[in-house]
Amino acid sequence: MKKARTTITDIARELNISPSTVSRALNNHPAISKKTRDAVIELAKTLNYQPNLLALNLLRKRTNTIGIIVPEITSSFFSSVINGIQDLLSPLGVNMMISQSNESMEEEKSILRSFASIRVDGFLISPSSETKNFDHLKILTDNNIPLVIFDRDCEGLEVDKVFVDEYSGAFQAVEYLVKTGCRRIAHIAGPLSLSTARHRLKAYKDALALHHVPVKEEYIVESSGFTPEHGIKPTQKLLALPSPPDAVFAINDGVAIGAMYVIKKAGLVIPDEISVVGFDDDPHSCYFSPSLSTVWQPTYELGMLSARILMKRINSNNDLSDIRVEELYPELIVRGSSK
Amino acid sequence: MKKARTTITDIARELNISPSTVSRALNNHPAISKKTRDAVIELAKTLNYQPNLLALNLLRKRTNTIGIIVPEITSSFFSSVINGIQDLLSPLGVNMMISQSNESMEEEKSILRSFASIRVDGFLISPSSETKNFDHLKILTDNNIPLVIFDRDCEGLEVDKVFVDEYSGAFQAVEYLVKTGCRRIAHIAGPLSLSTARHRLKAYKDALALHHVPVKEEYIVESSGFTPEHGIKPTQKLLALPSPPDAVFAINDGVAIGAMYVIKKAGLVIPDEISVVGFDDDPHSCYFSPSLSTVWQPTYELGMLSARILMKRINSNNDLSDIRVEELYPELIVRGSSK
DNA sequence: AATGTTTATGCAAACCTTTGCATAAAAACA
DNA sequence: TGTTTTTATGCAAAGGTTTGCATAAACATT
Repeated sequence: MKKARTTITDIARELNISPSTVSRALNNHPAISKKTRDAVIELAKTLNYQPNLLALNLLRKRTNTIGIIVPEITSSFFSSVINGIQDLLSPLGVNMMISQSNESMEEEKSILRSFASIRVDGFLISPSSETKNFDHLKILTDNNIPLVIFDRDCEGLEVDKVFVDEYSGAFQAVEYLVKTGCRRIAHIAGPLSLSTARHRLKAYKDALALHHVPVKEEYIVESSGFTPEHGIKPTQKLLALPSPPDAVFAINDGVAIGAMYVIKKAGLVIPDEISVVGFDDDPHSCYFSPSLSTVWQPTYELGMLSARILMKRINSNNDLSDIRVEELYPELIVRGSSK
Repeated sequence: MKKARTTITDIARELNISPSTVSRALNNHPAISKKTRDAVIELAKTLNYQPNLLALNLLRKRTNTIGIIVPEITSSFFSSVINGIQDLLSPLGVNMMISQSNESMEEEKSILRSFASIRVDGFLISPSSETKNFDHLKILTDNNIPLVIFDRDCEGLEVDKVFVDEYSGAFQAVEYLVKTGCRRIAHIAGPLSLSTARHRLKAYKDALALHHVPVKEEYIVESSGFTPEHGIKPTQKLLALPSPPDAVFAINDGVAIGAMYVIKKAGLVIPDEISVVGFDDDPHSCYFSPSLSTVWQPTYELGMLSARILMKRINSNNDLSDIRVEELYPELIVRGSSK
C-alpha cells in the first residue's frame, strides 16, 4: 500500500491554516507571524515534506532541467564534456537528463521528442554521425526552445554552437610530423559524415600541401568508429602498401592505440620506423609504451562553455538576436610515439 | 518574445470544442466522431502540439523518469553500467536523470533531495566512498520510493541490491598468481570505505592463506582512487621494499596501468620479474604491452539487471515483501602481464 | 469612541491534462 | 408521436503550488 507523500495541504489541514499560509511560511514570506512560520517549518520537517516540483514547474513553465543528447557516453571525450556541464549546472540547481543516441538519427529524434514533452528548459546536443537532416532540431528553434550544438556541427542550422578548432589541432599534428622528417604520412580518418572528421582530414591535406608533401589517396583510410578495434583493419591496410607510411595520424586516441598495437605486432619500432599521433588525449594515452603523442582537447571547458551559453539563452528568454559560435583551442602534446 | 507552446486548450478554442474532446480525440477515445477526431489531429499537427507531461505527471503521480546517482561518470565501469541501464529503460519510454556525486556524501544527499523533489519514480544508486551513514537513503524507503543499490553495498540497508561477486573475482586472480609461482604478491587496495575494496582485500588474504603464502602487511598498500595516477605512489612504495613483490594485484585496471608504468620505468620486466593483474577489464587494457591481465566484470548486465529490478519494484507499487540481492559473476582474463 | 494603519491570513485563479458523470442531440423503435 | 437507445460532447474536479487581491483582527492615533 503506497502512502501518499506529504503535501502542503496536509500540513495546512493539520495546523488548521490555509495552504497559502503554509506556502508563504515555507518561502519566508514577510507577512507571516513567527509563530505560524515556526510551527509550519517544524511540522514540515517531521513529516519530511518535499515540495512537489511537478506542480511548481507546471505553474512556472520551467523545469530547471536541461536535456543532453550525446552519441555515446562511454567515450572519455563525451563523459568528460558531461563532467564540465554538470559542474556548471549543479551550483545553479539545474538537473540533467542525459541520453545517448548511439550514433542513430532515429534514436536522436525519439529522445528529442521525449525530452521536449518533459519540457526541459533547453537542449545540449552533439548530433549522431547519421544526422544529416536537421528538421527535428529546427522544430526546437521554431518553438523557441533553446538549443546549443557542441563539438559536431550541423551546417546551416542557426543556433549557438561551441566547437574545438579541429582544423588547427590536426594541422599542428601533421605539420609537426612533417617537421620531424616524416614524408609518407598516413591519416586514419573518422566517419566523414562528421564535421570533425572532415575538418581534420582537410587540415591533414592542407598541412601536407603547405610543406610540399604530396597527398596520396592510398594513405587516407576511413575508420568506422573510435575504439582501438576500429583502428586495426585500417592500419593493416596501410602496412600492406608497397610503400608503407612512416607516420600515422589517427582520428582519435582510441584508433591510434589500435594502430600502435598492429604496428608493434608487425615488428616495427615506434617512433623510429613509424610515428603515431592521436587526438583527444585520453587519460590512458600517456601510459602506453611508447606514450602516445596526441592533440589535447579542452573537453571539460567545452562542456562548461556550452552549458553556460545555454543557461544564458534560457535566462534571456531565448532572445535569438546574437547567435554565438565559439571555438576552443586544442594543443599538440608530443610524447614518445613520435620523433 | 517567447510564444507559449501549444496546449490542448488552444486547439479546443480554435475548433470551438471543449478541451476534453480534444484530449479524447488525441487519445483515440471511441466516443469521438471521426470528423472531430480528424480535425483535431490535423490541427494538432500543424500547431506542432506536444503534450505537456508536467501536467500529466502531476495527475498520474508518476514521471516515467528514474534518478541515477553514480560516484563518477568518466570511469569506463560506470559509463558502461549506464549503458546497460539505458538499453533497458529506453524501450520502456523511461528517462534517466543522471548525476555524479564525485565521491562526496554531501553532493549525494543534495542530488537525492533534488531528484526526490522532481518526483522521479525510483532511484538507482551506487554510493560515494564517503557515504557511511545511510539516513538519506533510509528516507527514500520510509517514503516508499523504490531504490536499488548497485555495485557498492550499504550494509544494513534493506533494499534491492545488485552486485558483482568481487570476492570471487579477486580470489581467482590471486589464486592464479600463486599457481604461476608468485610468492611475494602485493595488493594495491582501493579506498577501504568501499565494500568492493574490502571484499577484494579479504579475498586476497584468504587466497594467500589457503595456499599457505604468508600475508605480509607491507605488501598491502591503499590507493586513494582509481586512475593510473593513483597507482604511481603505491607502486613506488612497493618497489622500494627490501624484498619487493614478484606480483601486484591492483584494485582496478586504472591503478594497474599506473603500476605497470612505474615497474617498466624501474627497468623490471613484466611478467618475467613481476606479474600484474588488474580489475574491470577496461576497453584499453588489452592494448597495453604487455596486455593487462584482469578480472572482467559484467558491467552492462549489472546496469540492465539493476534497472530491471527497479522497474519491477516501481510497477508492483513498491511492495517490499521480497527484497532481492543479486550477484553477477566476474571472470579472470589472463593476458600478457602475468605468467 | 471613532478612525486610520498595520499585520496576518484566506480565497480563488492559474498552470495543463484526464476522466466520471451528466446531458443534448440524433437515431431507432414502438 | 412519444419513448427508448445510442452517440457525441461538455462540465467540473483533481493533482500541488504560488500569488494578487480582499479581509479580518489587532493595534495606534486623535
